[in-house]
Amino acid sequence: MLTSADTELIRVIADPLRLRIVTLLAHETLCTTHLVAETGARQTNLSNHLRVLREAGIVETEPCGRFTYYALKPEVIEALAATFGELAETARTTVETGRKRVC
Amino acid sequence: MLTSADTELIRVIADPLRLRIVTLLAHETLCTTHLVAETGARQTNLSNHLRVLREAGIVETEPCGRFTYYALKPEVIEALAATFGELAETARTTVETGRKRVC
DNA sequence: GGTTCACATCACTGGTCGCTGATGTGACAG
DNA sequence: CTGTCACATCAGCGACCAGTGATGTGAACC
Repeated sequence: MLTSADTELIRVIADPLRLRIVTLLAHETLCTTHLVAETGARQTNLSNHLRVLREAGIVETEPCGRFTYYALKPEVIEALAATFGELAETARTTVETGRKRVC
Repeated sequence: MLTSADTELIRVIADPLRLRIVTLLAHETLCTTHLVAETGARQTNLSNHLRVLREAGIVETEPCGRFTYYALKPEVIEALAATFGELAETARTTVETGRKRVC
């Protein structure tokens, strides 16, 4: 079942730049410098978005000297995929059985 | 692969009231009156949100006399679930193989 | 035709959010 | 220890958005 917590999680991902970051991190663990180079966004802006992703528990950080590596947490995305999967399945059976509330 | 179109789709769902509507419609096809009763939101507000969902192609309408039935389109949610599934799988292998770009 | 009901659209506004420049901090190099 | 680099934080401003009341529309009932 979807909760309000899921809303917040989805809201965090539902941003062009953040989705871009998430996609990049899904393929490769990167540090901020790389993300600046890849996205072309300002460092401050990226730092703000990374903060949001961190606080939402979507990514985790690993300091390495002056650098900070950002890694995507697969279980969060997996949980999201599962949630939407269940929702899709429910919707599918609703449509196929023509479940409808009368007015 | 995630595109900017997906961003818009996710953004539309990433709203408390709209996610509530989507969840309700996943279980049962309803018309606006039911949604007003279920959510407690104003009719105008709901109509606005339903418009957004309709324009995003997430729901479809079926007029029935004075009433308008709203039904969730399962294929949209399925596509979303599949997209996140692929993303999660990519992230999983990235973490397990320790794929990381050097600074 | 007039009324009521279900629903959509419009126009406005208050609050919020995103981007930015400035600045702080901690780590390495020399 | 001084400068530089990587990154975080802060404060402020402008743009956008969400909710609302007013209003439009079209269908049913009398």
